[in-house]
Amino acid sequence: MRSLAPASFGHSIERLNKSTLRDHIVERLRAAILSGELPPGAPLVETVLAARFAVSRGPLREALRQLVDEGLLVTVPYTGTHVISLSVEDVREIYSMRVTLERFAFEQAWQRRDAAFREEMLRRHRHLTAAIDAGDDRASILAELDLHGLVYEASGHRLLQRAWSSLRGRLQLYWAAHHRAHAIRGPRRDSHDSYIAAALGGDLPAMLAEIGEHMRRGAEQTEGFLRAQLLDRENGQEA
Amino acid sequence: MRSLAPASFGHSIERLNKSTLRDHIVERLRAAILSGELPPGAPLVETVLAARFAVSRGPLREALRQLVDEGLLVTVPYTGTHVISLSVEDVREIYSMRVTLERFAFEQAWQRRDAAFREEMLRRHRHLTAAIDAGDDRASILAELDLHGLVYEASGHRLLQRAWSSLRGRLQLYWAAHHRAHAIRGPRRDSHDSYIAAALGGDLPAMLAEIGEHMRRGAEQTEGFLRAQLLDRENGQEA
DNA sequence: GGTCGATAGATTGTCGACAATCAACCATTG
DNA sequence: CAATGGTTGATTGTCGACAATCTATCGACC
Repeated sequence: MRSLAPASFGHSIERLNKSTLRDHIVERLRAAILSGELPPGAPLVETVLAARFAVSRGPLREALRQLVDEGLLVTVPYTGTHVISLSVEDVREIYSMRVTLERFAFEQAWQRRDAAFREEMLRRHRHLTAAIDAGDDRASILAELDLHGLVYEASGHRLLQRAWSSLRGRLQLYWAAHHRAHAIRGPRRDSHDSYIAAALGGDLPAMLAEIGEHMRRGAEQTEGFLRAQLLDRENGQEA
Repeated sequence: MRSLAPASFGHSIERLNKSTLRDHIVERLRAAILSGELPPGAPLVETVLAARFAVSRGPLREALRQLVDEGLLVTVPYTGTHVISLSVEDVREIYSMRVTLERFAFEQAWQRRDAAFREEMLRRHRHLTAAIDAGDDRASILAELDLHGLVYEASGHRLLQRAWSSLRGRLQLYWAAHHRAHAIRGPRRDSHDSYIAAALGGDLPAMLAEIGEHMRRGAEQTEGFLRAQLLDRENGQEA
């Protein structure tokens, strides 16, 4: 394919996955946004990025559009494209939406839980705690997203899965920024214990309540980070 | 601008709205899909459409991508793009998602309802019944969508509004197909009376229950249509 | 000093052509 | 006849160039 194909991909893998430059550019840009290399508010200039990736602007534009649809970028015709700015309002919306969707996901999946679901949830939880123990910031964020993503997968409800996907990137962006700002290595080790217990238990209303509580704590933390960030910025401007 | 600009648009209107060919193509294609000119399962061939619209494939591709994100088209790299196929499973997902989202929207908007909200809801309801009385199929579908859309607008929750937008096009597609198949001119005239009464009332739990009931009826109708359609198709194949 | 208009440069939107891929069709083989 | 392999034509992905638009800067005027 092209220069963006990772060296570890053989030609046959590319064929099977029918991947395009667009896909690769999306991955690269997403990673840059999440790592803070392209920070909130940063402009993305097509001509510059296309040169940097050594591709034409066609697939680059398509990649930008996809990230706009994922909620990580905003674009205005004839004007340009930026990484979204972080805001408290956004966090509130993300978390309230998470409560609604994740409750719905558990309602859909509740009777479908089986041994495989239980094993996978425990496996993902172990993976999360291992990442926290290892002090691996990036892995712990991904592990937490995967853990929460399980019920969506198990729901068998494609629209719901799509809704989770469109939320996930933004959530990851906030967590990544939060962790970077505070050298945080991930959530507290025990932060998902009651979530797991309820998710694997027999009381759906209790699980729905747990989701509300779990998200309230998460929202509080993320909002708190953001408020501090905005305060810092205001102080910075006054200095 | 270009040949796709409607004649009623003056140059200054185009400037203000910063519209692009892409936007116009989206509108045209969406209309063609909803009217059945591009029926479920129909292929969309870039070269053909670009020639037909007298534009290059660049903006045409971007428009197709947008409609993919709206859920009206599906695409596979290097292979092509089709209008989605209608399925009972899809209807179930759409309606269950609608219940969840619209309940959430009313929760968000409940305390924010004011005189303007009430007036607007009644206005939209009148508009819907007028369209039904006029036997205007297309207008009644749009009117019903607008009526349901009001609570999303009122919620002030952008993520939620985005979720509604991504559902709306699919819903419209199903209604349009249903109506075409049965020469239906829209919902029954009184079908939203109890919805309106509850939406403007003071009992949120009652409204949440009404949403469930309202959607159950809607799902039943749309599923029934689809089952009949699938049966006809099977009989057609056996004949 | 402030406002307005013109200009230039950078960037985004679109174009038409070339490269890459796929599906359909045809010929060959068992 | 069925399965396999090769070829061809149509279509999708990408390229580089031109057209359209916007923003920043500069100069003129009050």
